[in-house]
Amino acid sequence: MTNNRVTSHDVAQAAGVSRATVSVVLNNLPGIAISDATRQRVLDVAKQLNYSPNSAGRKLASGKSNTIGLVLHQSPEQVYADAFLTRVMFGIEQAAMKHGYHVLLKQVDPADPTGYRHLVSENHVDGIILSGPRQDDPELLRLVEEGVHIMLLGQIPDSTIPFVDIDATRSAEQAVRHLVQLGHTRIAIITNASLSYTSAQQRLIGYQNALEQAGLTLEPAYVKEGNYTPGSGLAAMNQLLALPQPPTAVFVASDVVALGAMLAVKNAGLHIPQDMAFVGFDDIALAEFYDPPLTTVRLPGYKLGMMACERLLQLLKWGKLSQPGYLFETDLVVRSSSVTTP
Amino acid sequence: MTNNRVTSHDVAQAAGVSRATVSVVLNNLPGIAISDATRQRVLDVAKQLNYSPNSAGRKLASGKSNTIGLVLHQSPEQVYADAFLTRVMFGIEQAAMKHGYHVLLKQVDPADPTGYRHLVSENHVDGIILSGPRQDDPELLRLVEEGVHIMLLGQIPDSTIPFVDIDATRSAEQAVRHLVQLGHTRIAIITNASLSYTSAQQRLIGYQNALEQAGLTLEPAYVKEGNYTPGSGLAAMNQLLALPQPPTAVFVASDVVALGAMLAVKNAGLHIPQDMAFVGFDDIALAEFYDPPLTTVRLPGYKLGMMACERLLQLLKWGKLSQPGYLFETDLVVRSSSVTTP
DNA sequence: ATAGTTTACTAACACGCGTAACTAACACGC
DNA sequence: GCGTGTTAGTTACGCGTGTTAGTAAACTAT
Repeated sequence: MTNNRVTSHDVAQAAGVSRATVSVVLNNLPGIAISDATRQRVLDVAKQLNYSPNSAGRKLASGKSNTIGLVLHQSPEQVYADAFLTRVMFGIEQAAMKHGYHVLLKQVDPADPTGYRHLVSENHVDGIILSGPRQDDPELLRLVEEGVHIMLLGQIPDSTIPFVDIDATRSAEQAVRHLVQLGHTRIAIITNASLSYTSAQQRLIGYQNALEQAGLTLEPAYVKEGNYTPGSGLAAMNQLLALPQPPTAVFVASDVVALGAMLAVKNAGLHIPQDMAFVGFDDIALAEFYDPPLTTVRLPGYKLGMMACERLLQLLKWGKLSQPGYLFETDLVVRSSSVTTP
Repeated sequence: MTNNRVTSHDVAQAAGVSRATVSVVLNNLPGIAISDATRQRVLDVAKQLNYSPNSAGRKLASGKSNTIGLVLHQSPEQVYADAFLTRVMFGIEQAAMKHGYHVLLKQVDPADPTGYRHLVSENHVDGIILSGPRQDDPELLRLVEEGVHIMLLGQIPDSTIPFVDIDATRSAEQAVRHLVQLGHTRIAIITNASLSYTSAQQRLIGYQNALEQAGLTLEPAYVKEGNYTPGSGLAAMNQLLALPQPPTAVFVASDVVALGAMLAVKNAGLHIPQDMAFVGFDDIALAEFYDPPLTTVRLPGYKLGMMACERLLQLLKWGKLSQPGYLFETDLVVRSSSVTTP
């Protein structure tokens, strides 16, 4: 490794000023007068020498790391299936870069909670974006109590921790209402994940709301749990098909799970949407190109990531947010898995 | 933010020793004798006070950041479609964590090369894993010349930069050979990306090799380019179907693109694999659950990521690697898109 | 008993930067 | 001539850690 790194001392020497002056100029420190001439000279020399301040030195002196931690608190399977998360990450990265922040990635398997505490105790990051928060996460609560700045991707019920999320309940409600409006009365749901996940709960509630609004009664046998995988959708759908009175439409709260469920229907020799209508959730890239193309709820992943980051940075700057949470609206994209094309 | 951070000074005071002793004990510095009694006392106190060394201070003193940069040098579309990358990232993260390293994420849009140079010039990272290297990347060459430690995910032809990759050529060869063995003589290819990408070139070469070995001549009209999206597969397949003499089998060098191509075949009223056989590449989660399930090449994404990280850390430690590159073998997963199920 | 060696630690500097406190020169009003 | 500002910087300290050189005591060896 080249060891001739340029320091502010080098710049000072080359510009014929003190090191402090360099620091003042480059950080635009107000309250200290520097003539335009020297100011420009310092800037020129810095550029010419290709100076960039050492992050460690800066961090040590200022106490700020200019880095946020992105903690992925979900199992690998969950993430693999989830192209959504990639979008979110890109949004976060873009927003962070815009403000001169870096993003430190940290995966934490929920099954093996070695924790992410040290990220902040080592002063590696100024704040944390936590994806996949669980309400039974003791570490999270402790960190919040200690005053660590955290932004959740997703929600924890009955908590005041700031978050950014999609309005999952309303989105699910909208999706199921679409099926109701098509005349379906026997509508099942396959959740995206175990109901211990808030996101799964919310989507189920949206389903319930839509049924209630339509005057339909909830049939417990029509509620099945998925677990992020196509295989779980396949299995759940087979159970639904085996019912004495199978549904005529299914809301699957995850596209990936939905594709598995649709395969089950095809395997049974039935047709989509004539025999079984489908609405998914996520709008993954393949939804549009499945056979038949999948009606689904499009999530603004990129925007969600950007907003999460922007809000965390606001929190870091001002210590407070005007409102704790922010919910994104979603769009229902209607394709031929729910309506027969003309 | 709580400001009562514990420093090594606090630990020293509480243990009744000097700060230097604390540092020596916690870092297991050899060559300096510390009695077992004090050694244990320091360790106990450190644990009790929940001490964790400030990363900035450590970084400044040692010159090592214990952080590697993961630079994603590819367009968002490319990544969105690519669940493979998520696996790789997880592998990298796991390996890094195992060795006490952190991973800094940095997305660089190839179209807007603001660069990732500052990552290392600011001394933020000790080394870089670069995903999606392009041979026309001037910044990459400059960094390598400056002695920055870089590990490529993928290859650059005729270069000595260390890399980890899958053996794409042999994998593609294997995939096409499978089609040959099924008796196909008119075999087309749809690439995963523009041929300016090395990965696309390699897969094309594998295709050519397999044809040559089988004594088949390459038909230029049978070579089409995809661009990571299902839509590109759909379009390419439509062109192939419109040929006077369409192929009877297609090797699509990306599962996502393949699913689009298969949709085109279905739209044309043809059957898979009777009228058109398919082999994909990647083994995405959905490949197994498509209709029909897609024969494809399974890539060891997680292992690839781990290996990339391990090798970079070796490079950081010893400055040299025994061999510059490492290639992973792949598995062909045969499903019913290429062979009719009995 | 004394010189030499080992043991157990500490003092002190360096890393690169931010910034509060200080200085030195000069201008101005009276 | 003198106090009061203003301008244009500089000095000096602190951030928390790693590490080398050094020291004081205890323990040999003769």
